Amino acid sequence: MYDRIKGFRDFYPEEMQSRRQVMDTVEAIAKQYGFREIGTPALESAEMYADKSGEEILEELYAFEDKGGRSVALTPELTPTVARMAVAKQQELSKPIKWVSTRPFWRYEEPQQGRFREFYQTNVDIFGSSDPSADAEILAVAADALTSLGLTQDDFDFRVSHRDILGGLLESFEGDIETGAAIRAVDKRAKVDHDEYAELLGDAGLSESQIAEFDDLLDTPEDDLDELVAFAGTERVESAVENLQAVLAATADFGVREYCTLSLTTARGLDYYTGVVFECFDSTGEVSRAVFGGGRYDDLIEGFGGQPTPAVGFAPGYATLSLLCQRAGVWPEEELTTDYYVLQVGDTREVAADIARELRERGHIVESDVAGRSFGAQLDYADSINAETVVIVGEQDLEDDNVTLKDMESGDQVHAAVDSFPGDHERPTFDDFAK
RNA sequence: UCCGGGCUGGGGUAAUGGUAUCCUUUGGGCUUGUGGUGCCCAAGACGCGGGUUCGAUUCCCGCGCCUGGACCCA
Repeated sequence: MYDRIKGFRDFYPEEMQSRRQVMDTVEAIAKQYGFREIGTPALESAEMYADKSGEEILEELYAFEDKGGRSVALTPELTPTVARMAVAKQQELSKPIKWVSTRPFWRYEEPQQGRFREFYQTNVDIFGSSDPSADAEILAVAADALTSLGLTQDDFDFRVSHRDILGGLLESFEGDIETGAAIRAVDKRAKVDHDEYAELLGDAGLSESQIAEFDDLLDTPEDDLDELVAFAGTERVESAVENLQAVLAATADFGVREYCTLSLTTARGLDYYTGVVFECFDSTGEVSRAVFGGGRYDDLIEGFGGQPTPAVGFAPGYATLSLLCQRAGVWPEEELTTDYYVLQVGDTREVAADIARELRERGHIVESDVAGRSFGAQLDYADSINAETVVIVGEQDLEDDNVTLKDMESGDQVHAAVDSFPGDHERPTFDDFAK
């Protein structure tokens, strides 16, 4: 017996079926918006991550030297890869570039709730548009994906913020302030107690009165965003506020405004975000962390050696998304489904195989005996795979040119002429042959 | 990397310083023709290593894994 590697998971058929359904739903929505699926490598140059996030990041990666002496890493996220891909073909790709991808990622971290060393994400990104419609479309895809999973406004909430508003406000304060540290402090506001939060802001260079003032500003309601402009008096804050308002207005046109709440205290930890950022939260707060997040990262492509290219995207991870769905009671049943089990009694394989083939041609899930089992054992098995209908192909029935249809839920049975089964029926059941 | 809780057949449990209970599960059978209720047979466990002891699943130590949290969340 070998053990599973820590932080990695096996998915058996029942659970996998539910996961597949959820991932397909999310991807289908993105594809309806014209996001095109891409395929990407599991390994990238370790340097790509070190350059973007610093050498320390390698500690949290599966990074190693391959047999050719290259320093490589299992991809911990998709953004650098898609940035690389966009840069490589920036001339020939028509803009905006809209890509979607679902696949595993790996990080060498301590597993905990909603976090594993191997995890699956769907990345949805738009490159080449700085228009607020692009930001809003990302929010719309995210909202549509969640609602098509059966989630409602009562289940989740997109907390929308803007990096430039935070940065711009901080910039307008007197003194030597570390913007990055201050933004990270804001990101922690809901998580730590107030004193600790104030201390973090203090460390970032804000005075006590500035901390109070800044904190007040973060609570500015949506209708009073102009007050922020007046406070800062800078063009940066003014255009950031305008941009945020334009994005929110666009989400209204796209029919997803109701899922978005202004929340200036939402910052996202990442340094590379530049404009609108948002995080999806479980409305009840039972999922203790953000379910997923996204935002605008206009400078990243240029940082990867490309021409300046605006970008916005989001990336739901299925570990937290499944927690949200389960909490809301919309996680798909983890139960196998089978349309037909074709049961053989005696030497009836040929007829049974014919019937099974015809049913499969109609698109159904059909199983038959491949283990030489007895009648009872076959019925047992049919029950265990939740077969809806069992087609009994037995020597006795065949003498009268019949097969028997058994509805597994009720146990009712009816004869059907073997010549007319499945015949013209697309999905024949007990009811179609019962008088 | 750090902190807390945990670890007995595949799953859930019981007891115990002298190798383990019950339920469930899995496979087979109860005239190769009736499952989801029965019966019979079979399979299957003390996470790993060390220590104490005549003897450790039990007590002690270390490690591993699971779980929750911190850090981090790119």
